[in-house]
Amino acid sequence: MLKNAEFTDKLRSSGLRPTKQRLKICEVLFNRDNTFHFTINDLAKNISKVLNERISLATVYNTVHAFKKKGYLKEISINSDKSYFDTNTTNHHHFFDEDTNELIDCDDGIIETPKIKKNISGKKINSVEVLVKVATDNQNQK
Amino acid sequence: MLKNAEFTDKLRSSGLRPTKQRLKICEVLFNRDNTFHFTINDLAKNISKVLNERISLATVYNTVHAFKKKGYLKEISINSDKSYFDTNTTNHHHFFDEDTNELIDCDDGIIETPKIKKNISGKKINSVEVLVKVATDNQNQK
DNA sequence: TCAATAGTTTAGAATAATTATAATATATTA
DNA sequence: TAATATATTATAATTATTCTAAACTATTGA
Repeated sequence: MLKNAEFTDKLRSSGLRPTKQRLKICEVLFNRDNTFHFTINDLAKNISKVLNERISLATVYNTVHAFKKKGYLKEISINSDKSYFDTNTTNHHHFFDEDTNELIDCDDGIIETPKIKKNISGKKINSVEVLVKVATDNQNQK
Repeated sequence: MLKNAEFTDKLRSSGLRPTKQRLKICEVLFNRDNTFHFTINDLAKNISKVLNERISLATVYNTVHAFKKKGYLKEISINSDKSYFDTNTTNHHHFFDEDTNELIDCDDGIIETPKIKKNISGKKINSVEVLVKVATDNQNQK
């Protein structure tokens, strides 16, 4: 359980002012055992539920994007209608459960990161990620 | 170059009425050599340019979704702000050029489809796809 | 310590993408 | 060809996100 002081330092050291709102958002995002996959709306709801306090939606957007830019969050696009963020910023793979729209981190070793035998010329590979879409067997699949 | 009659048959055989609009959209989508990656807006613009005729945007949406449901198109989510569709409906991998926002099909053999060593229990794997994000070397990467 | 300033937050407006509505038109069926 | 089922359309509604500009807060340094 990280303390405010630690978040304060972390924010300041990355050039972000440690405001009340940002610290609260840190609490919600990073004071947890597991990876958190969320949409901005999820997060906003979570904040008002857990902290019993309202933070302007615009601020939640600003903060999430600031955190993403600093590398504390990662954005993941599975389907067009929702943008997910992930507190696990390491290069990793995902399962996406099409029944529940749930995004699940792949544990190390479950999927080997594939080798890219030929890259686009003049470009650098920034990431290689695998997305495995699953659903219950009887479901009509996309 | 497929002819109208062929599209007509194909549509009818999948339970879609071969309307004027759908046939025109088929022409634009499927009468080409290469895979076509597009957003719905791209497609709408393409139609009015190539065919010199306007199809209501709602119809373009309806049609694209109908085609997707029938498996003639595939939806691809790379980043949250845009939803791409792909006329290549086979299981395949992509490069995404972060400089130009261009989506590029991976030729067979460039990337081996990774093995999934352990699946979510009770679920069936519907797809396994790799996305390789690239950018020019000097670019600041995400 | 306090004023100046730079950076943040906020509500609400603006925008953009997509979906819904309901009237009109078209294709299919019998 | 009439009855019906399905599609198309313009427009309205919705939703997610970004913009704006005013009010507020943190930082700096005199």
